[in-house]
Amino acid sequence: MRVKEGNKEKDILEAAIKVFAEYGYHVAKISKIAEIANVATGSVYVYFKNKEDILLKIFANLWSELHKEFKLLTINSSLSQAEKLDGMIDLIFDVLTANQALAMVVVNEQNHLQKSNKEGFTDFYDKFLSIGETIIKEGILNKSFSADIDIKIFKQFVFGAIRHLVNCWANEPKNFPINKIRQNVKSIIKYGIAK
Amino acid sequence: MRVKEGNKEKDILEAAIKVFAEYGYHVAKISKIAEIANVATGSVYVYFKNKEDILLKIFANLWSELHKEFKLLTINSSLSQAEKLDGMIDLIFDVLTANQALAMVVVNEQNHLQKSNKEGFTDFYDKFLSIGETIIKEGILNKSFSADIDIKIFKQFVFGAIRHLVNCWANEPKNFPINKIRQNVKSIIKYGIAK
DNA sequence: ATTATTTTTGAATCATAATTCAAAAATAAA
DNA sequence: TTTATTTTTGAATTATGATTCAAAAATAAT
Repeated sequence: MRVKEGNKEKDILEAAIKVFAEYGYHVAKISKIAEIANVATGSVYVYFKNKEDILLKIFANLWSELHKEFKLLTINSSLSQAEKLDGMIDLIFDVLTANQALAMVVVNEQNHLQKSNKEGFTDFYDKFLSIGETIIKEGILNKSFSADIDIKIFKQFVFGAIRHLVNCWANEPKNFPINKIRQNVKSIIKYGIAK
Repeated sequence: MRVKEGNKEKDILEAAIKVFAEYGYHVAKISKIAEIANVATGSVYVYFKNKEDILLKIFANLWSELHKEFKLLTINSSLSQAEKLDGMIDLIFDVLTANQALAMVVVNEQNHLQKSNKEGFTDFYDKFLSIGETIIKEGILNKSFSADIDIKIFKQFVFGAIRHLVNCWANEPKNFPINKIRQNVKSIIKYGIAK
């Protein structure tokens, strides 16, 4: 018998994140991913069904991690809704900014997967967004958030703004310092730009 | 001599917008674009250098139109900065929602072009964003906008939120009525979610 | 009508890269 | 060691679709 050496699946996944980030999903080549992972091209197909399967697993890992942490946040009843909203934003920033390449992939390839609409993917994504929804609803109920805001729209508003800003940071970290982004996002969401 | 019949360049451009919107730039086939435009595959190459050139022209047309209108808005000195900001948002919504397919292309393929970084493209895009910047700066100067906001971040914040919401609308117009989006966006930007 | 010129065509070419698979290498068990 | 089994390899296959180009069609001029 022979036993698998190292953790090639993990190596390939990490390489894929880098390569997808640099070239974008469609331009990224399997051979390049294999090269970065220090693995033969053929090995990629031992661990993954095909190219799309790799992207799918990248997202599944991310959503599942975020979802787990969000769950913890929501059940912490000592926090106000505003604090929970801040906490959610912090979590997203923490996870995405811990890995610049992952951030770029998430931000840019989301749409591709939504189109091909694989199971497994939308599952996590939907759960993830619905937790945000719960927080806003509670906030409106106890009058700490304005009732004029449409929850579905607000949710996507925040998601879109963060998505785009994280992309700005990933492309030009110097011009878009992440902590400044984080602080501005929280402030604009809470108070807007009016003085 | 023979003269060109109809306006094939326009037909191809319009077909390309539809096809890019439906499949995404990379999955879209030139042969499909030709089919929708009622033109032979080869004709596409009479009017455009290659596939990317088509995408480039789609964006160039859009930015140039928006830029023109924005210019008018900024020099209208009878408007307050808050009104100008509202006006900008309205213009973006007007242009994008007039053509659902165009909206999807703009929202999803922006990144692709920014990577290949063709001249002509970034030119318009930069001018476009810098007008927004001017409005915000004036607003801060005359104390109608908060000075705590970083202009560069705010600009991208708004752009990202709108970009994502327009995509939501283009995908599910029923669930994301455009006027509701427009009104919510303006309100969140001005006052935030706090009550 | 005939000719000259331009536009249009779409099948053939070419390039690229995803995927496969038979052979080689590595390890464990005997 | 030798054998059996599993992992790894990477060149060959295959699929796809962008791009080309020689021929056909259309029109204007003569």
